[in-house]
Amino acid sequence: MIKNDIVLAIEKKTDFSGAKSLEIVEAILKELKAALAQNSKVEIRGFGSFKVVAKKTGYGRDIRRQKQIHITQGKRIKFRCGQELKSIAPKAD
Amino acid sequence: MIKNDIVLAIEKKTDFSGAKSLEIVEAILKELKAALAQNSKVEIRGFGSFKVVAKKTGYGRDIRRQKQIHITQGKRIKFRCGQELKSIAPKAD
DNA sequence: CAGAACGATGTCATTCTTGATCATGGAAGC
DNA sequence: GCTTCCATGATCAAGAATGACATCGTTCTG
Repeated sequence: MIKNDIVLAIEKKTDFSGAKSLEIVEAILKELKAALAQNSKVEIRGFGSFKVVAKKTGYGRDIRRQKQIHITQGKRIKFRCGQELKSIAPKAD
Repeated sequence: MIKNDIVLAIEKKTDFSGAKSLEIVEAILKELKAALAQNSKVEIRGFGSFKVVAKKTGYGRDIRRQKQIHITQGKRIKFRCGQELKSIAPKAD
């Protein structure tokens, strides 16, 4: 599924045009990004929650040179799925 | 940020009522859950991608009993943030 | 179509994972 | 709008799994 699929889904659910659906999706994404940018945790009950955590993984690895790279800066956005999302994932392949 | 914040954001961006905005948000969430339920990978360029991976961590740990718990069933929904999301998270707090 | 982001690989360190419980807060009901 | 209900979060511990950088190919986006 890509962004366009979500847009199409909104089109089907509502009676909006594809353009309008698209701007709605982008608006939501913008809101999410803005929220995460200010270190806010995004929590949607029944779906999941995004949380920005400081990345302490101060060790990268350059496979081409087999050398370690020191990294300490950066953050990571963790997404934890809620109970309803745990319910899905039917067959473990 | 909670679900209501997203709903309010749609209200501001569009001219829909809060109820309509809410159903749009829920429709999107439903689509995402449905996509993940069928093992589909959800990829949103510039935001991030959800991927359903089989959980191989067949060992949990009950600290209260100091005993290992065998788990093999289950899946996990991994979210990897895209480049635009990496750009955010300004100060590492 | 063109451009740019995304995925995977490899090694090693770091983080995550499960599980149950208490408290907090999101969500829904009145 | 306020209150209630129930999901969510943190924790401890040990083991397993993932992440990160760099590059190329592929796919998504406009």
